[in-house]
Amino acid sequence: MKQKTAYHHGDLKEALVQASYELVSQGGAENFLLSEACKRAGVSTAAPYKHFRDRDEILEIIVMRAFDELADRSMDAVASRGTGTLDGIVAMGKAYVTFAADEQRLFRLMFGQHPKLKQAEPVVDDGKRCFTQVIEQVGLYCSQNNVPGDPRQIAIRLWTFVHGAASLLIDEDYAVVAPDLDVMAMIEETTPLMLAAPSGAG
Amino acid sequence: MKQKTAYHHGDLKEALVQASYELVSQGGAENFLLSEACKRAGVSTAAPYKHFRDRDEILEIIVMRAFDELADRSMDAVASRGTGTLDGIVAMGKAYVTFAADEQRLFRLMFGQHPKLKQAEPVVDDGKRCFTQVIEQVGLYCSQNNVPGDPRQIAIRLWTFVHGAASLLIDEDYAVVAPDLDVMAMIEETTPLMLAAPSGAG
DNA sequence: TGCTAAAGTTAGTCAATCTAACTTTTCTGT
DNA sequence: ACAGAAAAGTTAGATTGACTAACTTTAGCA
Repeated sequence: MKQKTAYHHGDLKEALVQASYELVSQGGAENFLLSEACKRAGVSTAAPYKHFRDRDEILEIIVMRAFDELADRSMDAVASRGTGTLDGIVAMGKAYVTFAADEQRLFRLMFGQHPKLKQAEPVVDDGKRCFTQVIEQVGLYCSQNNVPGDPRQIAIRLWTFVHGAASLLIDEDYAVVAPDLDVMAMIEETTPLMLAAPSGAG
Repeated sequence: MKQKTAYHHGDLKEALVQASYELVSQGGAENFLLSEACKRAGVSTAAPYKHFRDRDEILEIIVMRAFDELADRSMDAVASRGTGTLDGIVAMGKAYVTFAADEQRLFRLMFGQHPKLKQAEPVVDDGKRCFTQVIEQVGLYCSQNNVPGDPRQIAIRLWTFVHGAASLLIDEDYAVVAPDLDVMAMIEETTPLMLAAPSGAG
């Protein structure tokens, strides 16, 4: 860590990432202005290019931090309800939706289509790590409860359902046709159905 | 319809919408340049403002046309498999995913978060009309097969699952953790489970 | 036919990202 | 300790694309 002086910032890189994280979290990646992050960090708009390739590199870093946050929340959810239990798996699903609701803008950036972003290997790895948690928990549940299905298949189904719920919720598509929907109750009800389901799809 | 001359286009409004539809369909709304649509229609970049409020008004029109396309595909799917049948409902789900895959960019524009776009009433109405089809079919199925649940609740669950599948598929999130997944088979398997499920949430 | 409104045009403003060329500070090796 | 290189800033300007203002051409109608 460098010294802080009038001219040199000290740790501009981190300051820019933090300012950008906040801005994206609040206003979304589409509306994120790098120049605004510069203003907050108190530097010129040319300064970031000493630390980042371009605007997209900052977004990559933000996505990775957001995946870390999601992974943490998932782990906490499981930990508080019990490893390999139905309750724990339901809690993970709810944590996913809660994260999406709390961090709508980040969630969209993480799972939306941003080709350059997604090809970045560290981003892919972080995403995998998140999903691996789900497979593990489902695997434990299946073996402990003599469920015959392939945990991987079941995990994909659960993820699909929960991701759909998160997406429709934050994009306000439920609001149009089902404003009174209780999403958490729906997840609680639907999860056991999917855990019991036989697998077969390729 | 006006006459076509060297100076006046004839029906510039429609020409711009069509060019824009193609451009958005191919490159996505984020990358859509109004100036490119102007080039294709052979007019200056100032011309559109005689016909549209701004760039967003063109996007609104595009979304409505895309909903029409989706509604048509849904109806065709049901019609070919039988009204109120399990087969018909599965076909609707597959049609939804197929549409998303065929028209990824449009699908994202339709269901993503674009506050100005979504508040536009004609857009909301078109979306409702699409979902109403699903409720109708599920309602018919339930009454014909003595399924006790609330068709509306069940329809929401089906939509949630199918929408999650479509989103994860086109955003290439499945590709990262389950590149071998057969999405259509998954839908075929999962739909009956959800149709049989008791309702209670929301 | 001649007025008015519709539908174009050109020229120019305004942001925002990114680059080029320059300046200030920090680090390193002897 | 200090000279020179490298790191980390700066200002100024290129570029790009949406949108506006003021003007011009064409169409429709009494």
